[in-house]
Parts: sequence; C-alpha cells; structure tokens
Amino acid sequence: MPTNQDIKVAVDAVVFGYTSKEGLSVLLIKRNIQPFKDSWALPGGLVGNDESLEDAVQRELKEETGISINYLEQLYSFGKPGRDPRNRVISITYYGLVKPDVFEIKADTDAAEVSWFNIKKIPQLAFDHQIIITAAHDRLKSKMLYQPVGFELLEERFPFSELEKLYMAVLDRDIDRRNFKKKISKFGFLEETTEKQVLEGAGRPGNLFRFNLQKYFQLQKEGINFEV
Amino acid sequence: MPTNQDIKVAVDAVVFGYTSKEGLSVLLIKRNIQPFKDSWALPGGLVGNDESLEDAVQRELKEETGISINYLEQLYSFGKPGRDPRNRVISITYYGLVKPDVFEIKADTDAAEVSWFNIKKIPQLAFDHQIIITAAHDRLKSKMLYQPVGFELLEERFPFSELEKLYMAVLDRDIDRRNFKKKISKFGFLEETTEKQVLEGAGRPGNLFRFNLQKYFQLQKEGINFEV
DNA sequence: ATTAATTTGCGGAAAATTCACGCAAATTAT
DNA sequence: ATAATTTGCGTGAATTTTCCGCAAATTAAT
Repeated sequence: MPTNQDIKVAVDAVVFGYTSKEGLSVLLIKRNIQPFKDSWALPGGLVGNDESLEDAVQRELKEETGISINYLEQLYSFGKPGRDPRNRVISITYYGLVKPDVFEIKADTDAAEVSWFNIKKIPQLAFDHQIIITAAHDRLKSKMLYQPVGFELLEERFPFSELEKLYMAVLDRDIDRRNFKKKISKFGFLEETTEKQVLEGAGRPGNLFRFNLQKYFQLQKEGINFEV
Repeated sequence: MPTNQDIKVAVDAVVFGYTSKEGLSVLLIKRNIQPFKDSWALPGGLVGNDESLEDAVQRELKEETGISINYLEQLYSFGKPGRDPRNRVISITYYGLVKPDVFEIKADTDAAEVSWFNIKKIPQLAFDHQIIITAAHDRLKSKMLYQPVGFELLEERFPFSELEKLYMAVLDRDIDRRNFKKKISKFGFLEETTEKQVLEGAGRPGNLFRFNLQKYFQLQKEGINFEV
C-alpha cells in the first residue's frame, strides 16, 4: 500500500458548439505557461479542496474562457503516469454542449487566447488532449443514437433541416432527409410552430420547430433507439 | 486557482461473476478498519505515485481478494466532497468480469473477509458503494446490448441455454429462447462444437458452444445492435 | 417575366427484421 | 410406460427500415 501519495487532481473540458456555417466545433485555449507554452489545449485545471468536480469544471471554464455551460457530462479519467511532464496528474474529463449564442460571443473576443476550432481542424494540442477530444466526439456520436440531442446545441426555434445538418456534422456522414424526419417525428420530442424560416438562399421556406422539453427530457431518461 | 491541493486518489472495483446456480454476483470485502469497520465494501484503495490506474485496481484486487482479472473497464469517477468522512478522496471506479473458476475458488476461502453476493442481495455497504454497484450493473446491462458479452463470464464451452440465462440474469427479464438464438447466431461469434452437454436434470442434452474470439473481439470493436 | 435551381413536405412500396408462437426429438423423473 | 423437461428447428404476421418519387414554394439566372 502506498504511503504519502502525491498526485494532483485536475479537470479538463471538451466544450462542443455547433452552427450550420461552422459545423461542430471545440473550444480551446492557448497556454501561456510551461509546459506546452503557446500550444492550444483544453480548458481545465486543478480541483479545489472542497469543490465538486463539476464546480471545478465550471469555474475553470469561466476563468479561462468566460462561458458557463448547462449541459455537462463526465467523460473519462486519464491517469497514466507521465501524461504531465511535471507531476503525476490525473485528469477527470468532461464534455459539454453550448448553444450558438455562446458560440457567437466567443468569436468576438480576443482570439489569441480562446477560440473555437472545427472538429476536423484541431491543431496540435498539449498533453494527451487530442485523445480526450476524440473520446468526447465518439461519446457524443454514440449518445445521439440513444438519447435526443440538439436542445443544448441549437437555437430555440430552427428549421428541421438544421437538426438534420447537426446530425450529419456530428456523425460525419450523410443521412436521408425523409427517413430522418419520419424517425425523429415519431419520438414526439419536437413541436412544429406556425412560424416560417427566414431564408438565406434559395428554396422553399420550412416551418420552424422547437423542442418539447418535457418529452425531450423524458426520452433522455428512458433512452431512445435511433438508427439514423 | 487552488494552491496546496490535498486530495487523495483511490480506485474501487465492481467485480462481476456469474454462474447459472448463483446468477450475477459481485465480489465484496469486509472492512477491518474505520470508518465503516465491519461493513461490506468494494475492494479498492489508494493509487501509488507511479502506478497506472489499472495497475492499482489489479494490485488492490490481488491484495484484498486474491483474484486477478482479465476484463476491466473504467466506470466513473466519484469525487463529491464528503463522500469519505476522513479526507477528500476521489475514487476512480472500474468494473470487471471474471469466469466461474475464479468464482468457485473464492467460495472456498474464508468467507468472513471476502465473499460473492448476488446482485439482488447486496448488503448495506460502506461509503457510496451501493451507488457504484448500481452504476456498474446499469453499464453492464447496456454494454451487452451493443457488444458481445459472455466470453469473460462463462466457461470455455457451454450449452446455448447458458448464454441465454446469463442475459436473463444480467438484464433481469425474460427472453424468448428461440428468437434469442436466432439473433445471437446471426452475429457469428459463436461456434457450435460436436460435444454434448452433460446433463444435470431432465431434458434433451444440447450441443456445447464456444466463442470465436476473432469475431468476438472484432464485434466488440465494431459494436453490435442487439435488441434482445 | 420565364426558366432553372434549390429546398421543403408528403408519400408509397419493397425489403428486412422482429415478434409470437408451434411442434417434434432426446433425455430424465415417476 | 408415461409424464415432464429441455433442445432444435421453423413459420407466418406485424412492424420497421430502406430507397426513392414527386409536387410546392421560394430564390437565382437569363
């Protein structure tokens, strides 16, 4: 049995945002201290002595990126000796989802320190952070096949095609529009409004939809079976 | 940012065993130190400074229960302040699967310290260990619906009904024998041998099966879609 | 002002899968 | 012998998935 344990506990967060223009993106910060100074990395840091893990994530996100988040889920704990060149650090990682308004705000602030990166254009990262992002993306992919997803990533009202594009962006493959609509509609967590989409290009304007949150969260608990 | 972090890092393991007689069981130890002295608890303990998390689990299992394990998967990290009355301890939990021979051996040893408990007859446990067991059971249930399971829990050769009983024990519900066999067979990770089951009671003796490990592990990677 | 291109809304039929059973064969129990 | 138990194999109905067509409403192009 080991005595005098000397291990630090950190949290790191993979925050996903989505817009139909930019696709699925991840929030990164540029480190200004060694090691990996000037490398891009996930927001995160050490956990306070009397702070829950979730609180630590929220605090670090606030401090380092200015955002706060309403969907946060634990991903995995990485603890191999040597993953931080200084000390033994085990990192408990989370992934989060944020709506486009947060996305927009961030794009305005100083981009030298905090920035969104499309999931397919992630730069070289510090530590084992690329592995963590890949794990988070895999988790999000599989999550959306057994739970409704979208409320945390889309505007309050959106054309149906927006949800479809979100699925295609996350899963990184094509989906048949008509089958997708039939399947999603069947679950009943979407409500059609009477409003029409304001067009940006050509095409027939579609009706706007919104999530029925009661059914949405109910299905999130029960689980759905969704083959896309 | 917190300085002088003082948090201990532990691992705990939910080890599942299965026999058709006893059903799905969990390995527990009886604590001989405070707090929760004389309570049943999950095997586990503090992580060594230069030890990986998996190594720590294996070491603690060896020390406390005498077994070693070949299937081990990270479950979740529990870190709420106050879950251990002494210090701040975050516990990275794992779940493992073991074959019946390990099961039998343990049943022979001194049962005052280490014992198997059927999943439906878990006693009052120390700390938040009941929550951890429930989480592990839920995980195993959902795992068996998207990956082949059984190799790590059954004998090398087994009648088909054994796999069926395993599924019923873990999922805690009835399964139609004939549809189950058709579904499982379709995946091709089982091989029928020419040997016949040695009967214990009445009934037609069935053929023995074994896992085709190549296909088994391939499907474990790819994922299966299995509705039972 | 037509015509083309784009996107939405609705649908339908074939193919595949799931579901709910039936029944004979091989063995032990009575 | 006869009953009870368990395996092996199957079949048809119901449901779901998959693949694709086409009209309507709008913008873009000529």
